[in-house]
Amino acid sequence: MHPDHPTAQRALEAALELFSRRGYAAVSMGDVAGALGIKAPSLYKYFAGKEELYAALLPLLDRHYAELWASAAEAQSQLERSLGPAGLLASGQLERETFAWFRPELDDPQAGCLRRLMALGPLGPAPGPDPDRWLWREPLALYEGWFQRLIAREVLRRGDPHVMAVEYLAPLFRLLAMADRADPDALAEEALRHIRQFHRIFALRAPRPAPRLFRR
Amino acid sequence: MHPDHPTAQRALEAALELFSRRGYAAVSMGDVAGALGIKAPSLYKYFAGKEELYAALLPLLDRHYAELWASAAEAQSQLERSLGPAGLLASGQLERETFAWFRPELDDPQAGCLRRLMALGPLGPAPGPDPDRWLWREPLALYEGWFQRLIAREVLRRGDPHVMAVEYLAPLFRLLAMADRADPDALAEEALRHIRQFHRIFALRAPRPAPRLFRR
DNA sequence: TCCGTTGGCGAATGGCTAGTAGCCGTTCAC
DNA sequence: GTGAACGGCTACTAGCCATTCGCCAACGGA
Repeated sequence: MHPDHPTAQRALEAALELFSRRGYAAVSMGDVAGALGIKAPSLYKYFAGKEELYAALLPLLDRHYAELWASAAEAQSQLERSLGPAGLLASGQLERETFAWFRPELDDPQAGCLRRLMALGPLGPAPGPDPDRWLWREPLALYEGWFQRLIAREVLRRGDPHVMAVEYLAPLFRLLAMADRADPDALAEEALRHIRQFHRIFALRAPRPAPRLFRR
Repeated sequence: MHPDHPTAQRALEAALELFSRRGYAAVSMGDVAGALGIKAPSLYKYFAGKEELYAALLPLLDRHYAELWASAAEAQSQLERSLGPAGLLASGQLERETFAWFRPELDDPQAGCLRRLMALGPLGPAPGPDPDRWLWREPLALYEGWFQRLIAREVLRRGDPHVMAVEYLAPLFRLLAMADRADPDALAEEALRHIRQFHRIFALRAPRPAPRLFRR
């Protein structure tokens, strides 16, 4: 009756949408109930109060982002394995790795709600999940380590892996933040331009044959 | 008595701080008044209502960002003039140009409030100023044009100026967004690492003397 | 000295909101 | 069949909030 009842699930979806769009304080229990076609008191059958309703959303955030970066890590090691012992990095490989998490995150409306809710940060009654962790520490550590390994294997050009990770991820996060106002395909297209430029800059190319000093 | 009275000014400062930190709906007129040491009814001597108080903050945002990007444009053309006809770009010059607007924006607490208020976006009663414009369209157009000119003058390496501008600005904006939770000097230090890496990648160096094929 | 203005106050009003209590039709296990 | 649990409702309370009103103390010019 409490947590997994279908009505409770629908209430969670509606609450996520409303809280993320208007903020905790500006959403009344009546608003949430109205989105389900019921009246406010009925919500109290499923949640002890407004704060509990909000609190029930927070684990969704942690779970979503934990899975997101797990999928990114998976795509990374898959790419790494496919490189072989002394591989070159193709632009399409880098794109495939990133789009493995970026494109679903860009298209999923629920992911957009979770992102907005995260961005609202400390506006709710509870502190909420840590944007610094999920949007920076975790993904930065992931990409920093990955770039470091790719540099060590001479797949990428030498550079500060931390700065590289920031410069790689920050433009992508900017596009995600625009996802509810812009065409996803246009955003994906711009992500592609960014990824390609990053590749052009940092990917090592096949060593040129040593120049012959004399022709023929 | 209405707009420029000292008490009205203090009310605007307090409202900016409170609205930006807790959001419009969660701040009461009593909260704002309390921050000035007066009671709620007195606020109505200066503002017709809560919405007018909020609305009075919006021009501050437009003005602040208009001045911000104007100062960036000024620093850019100053750097451009100092390059001379066929100049090389020193890392310190790029840093000086950027820090002309970045460092004040990083340190000024009022700028931080304005940034948070802008980030709250459409949570207030009025639509508010456009974050896409002030945080992306304006600065991107500025840096895009600048990079384009620097590429044309062979100061910067060839590349997509739009992507370059995004890759230059997005990491800086990330640091600004962290400004109320982190040490400003540490953030400035990281900005510096970013600027230096960007310079290392994109700045053209003096053409090396042609390699001699035989030593001595 | 006196009177208008300024800048504040407490009290009252009306609306909205979270949360409670109790009622009622439906379903379903027994 | 029937009774209990389910899932919804209406009605109600208490409290907060924006806003209004009328009052008052201080001040400053005539």
